[in-house]
Amino acid sequence: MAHRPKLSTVAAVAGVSTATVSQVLRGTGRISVQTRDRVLAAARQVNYLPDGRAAALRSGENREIGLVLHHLANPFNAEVVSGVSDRLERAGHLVSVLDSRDDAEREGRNLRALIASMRGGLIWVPASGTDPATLDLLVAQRLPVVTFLHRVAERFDHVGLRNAAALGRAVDHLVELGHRRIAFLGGTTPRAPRAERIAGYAAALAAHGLGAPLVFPCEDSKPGGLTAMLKLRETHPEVTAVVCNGDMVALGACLGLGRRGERPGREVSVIGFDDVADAALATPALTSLSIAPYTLGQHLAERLLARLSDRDAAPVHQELD
Amino acid sequence: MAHRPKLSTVAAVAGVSTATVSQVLRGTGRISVQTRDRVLAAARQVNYLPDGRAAALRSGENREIGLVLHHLANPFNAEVVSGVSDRLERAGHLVSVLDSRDDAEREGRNLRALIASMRGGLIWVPASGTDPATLDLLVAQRLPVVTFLHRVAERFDHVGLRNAAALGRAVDHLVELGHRRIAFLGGTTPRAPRAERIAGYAAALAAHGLGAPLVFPCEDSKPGGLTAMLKLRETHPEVTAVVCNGDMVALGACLGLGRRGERPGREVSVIGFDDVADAALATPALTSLSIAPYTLGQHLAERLLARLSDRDAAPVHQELD
DNA sequence: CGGCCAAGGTATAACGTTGTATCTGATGTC
DNA sequence: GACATCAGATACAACGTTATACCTTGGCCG
Repeated sequence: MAHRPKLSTVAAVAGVSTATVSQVLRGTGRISVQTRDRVLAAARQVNYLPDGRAAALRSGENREIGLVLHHLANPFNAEVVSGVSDRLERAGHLVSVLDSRDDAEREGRNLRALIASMRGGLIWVPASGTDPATLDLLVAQRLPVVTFLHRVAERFDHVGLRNAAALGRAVDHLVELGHRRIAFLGGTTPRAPRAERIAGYAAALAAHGLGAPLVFPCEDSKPGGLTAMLKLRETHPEVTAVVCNGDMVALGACLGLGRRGERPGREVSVIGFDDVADAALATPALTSLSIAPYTLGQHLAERLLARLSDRDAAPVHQELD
Repeated sequence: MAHRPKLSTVAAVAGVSTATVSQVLRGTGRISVQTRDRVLAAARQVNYLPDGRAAALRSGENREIGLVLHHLANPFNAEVVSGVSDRLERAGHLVSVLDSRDDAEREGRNLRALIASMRGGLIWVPASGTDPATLDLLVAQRLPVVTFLHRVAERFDHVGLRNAAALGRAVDHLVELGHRRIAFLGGTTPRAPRAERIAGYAAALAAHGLGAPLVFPCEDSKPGGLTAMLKLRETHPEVTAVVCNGDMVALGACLGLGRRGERPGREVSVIGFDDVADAALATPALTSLSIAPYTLGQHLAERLLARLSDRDAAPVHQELD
């Protein structure tokens, strides 16, 4: 046997027709126990596994879900992926993950490839400069899409975070602790989530009568946060607290303080975002706005499942705290 | 148009046969410039994208690669994924990532699903207790497979790390610095890579006449490393250096020292493994055995490409430093 | 002017599966 | 014993592509 076993291989071994084999394996139709057992034995003997794409082509079903995100290396996202996969696998789907690494071109390639390989649905964290033509494609293919974090089109389902409100609460908390000069650290792109966070931050400052917002853009990573914090201490020593665009930045900022011989919570208070698992391990523990990424992933999955079961429902936009 | 556009849709719009459309889109056969342009225009107009599985079914080609790994949340692995994808995408393949989260059952499900959806090849970091039946399946489907880190079968291509040698070097380094009591931190499972590392560690100890190895098993994560280090300081205060099973453990160990008011490099020297990006950011910088994960990923991709271009070559086993 | 040859296009049969319609006996009923 | 019934199996046509063999033309040459 030089080739991959197929339905006809099993049929030949069991001495029945391919139709019978198919019915046995799918559990449909009427087959006697004897032939059923013969077929199953034959299938096991040749290690048969069906060719999913032929099956999908014929039956029109599609159990493959694509998950495209902008930055896989961020542990927050990895957790989201876990949540999504667990839920969707439980529903009998296969989730495959693509990382566009915040590159619109790569993202376009990924999405096109996903459509071409006929995924049944898509969960998507859009990158910064998503190509509008790509959107048209998605629409034309009538692919069920759930966007996450960054809303790019009204007609797709969307799950977002209440960024503004969350940042407001963070600032409130710091003000309660007596801080007056509070900076915002992180982000470079003009993407919606960051803009919302900054807006919430600025609004809360205004509500407390604390003057102009102070935004330090930097890459959303530990090195980014580290450098930004060093610069902040140089240029604005009066700042006693920072809120960060993500836990990566926050952890970087803490490292930056450490490098200056200072400690988070003493010279400068640091508040993170996203609740990456090791935030709690920093010493002292990093205050973080808790967003459980795993649960979030499950929410995303639920949304997609709902869409799959009713493709004509109106788009649902959901905001989580 | 209520449905996804197909070849016949384009053909109807352009007023030609489906065969012609296919030839135009694939660039094969002989077609006049006029019809070619008409077809291309029609395709763009209806936002046509081919159904890859029908195409693959007919042509026998397969440009989809599966990447199954045991732990996606580890940034080291995320970097490897980047390297693999970049190289394979450049070669015109689509890489989709599945995370088995070190669960043999989930891994089996993932692999079965991948075969069913007819991936053209597989890069695989096996989990701890891989089911032997799964191996038979892979073999029976004649799927090109490259295993990574953990070798499970002679007949698959494999890329590994010279774990023993690397750990030996780490111990040598510490001995040169004057350390006499050196412990090994990390890992719980009896997987091959860890066993090799421990062997290398023990051998180097013996070579320097430094007595019995001291192995502290723990989960390969920051919390794991943290707890293990705390326990180590309790029970074996004489230890002045540790080598770790991974940078996650190493970073955790450093945090553990920090929590005791001690500092890595002062009370206890810590050496990591894997070179996760933020290892360099710890203060003081964590000494780490440098393994460039991105490059490693590219190596993996090359190996698979080689296998794809010659499916009958003898299995290649490769060990990298 | 008949025959031939490209160039340009199309009809058709696959690829491996599944859903439906159909066939074949055996059994039961009157 | 004729006929309906039904379980159990099969034949066949799709699904959307692609590769191949096959038609049409029109132009060119002898």
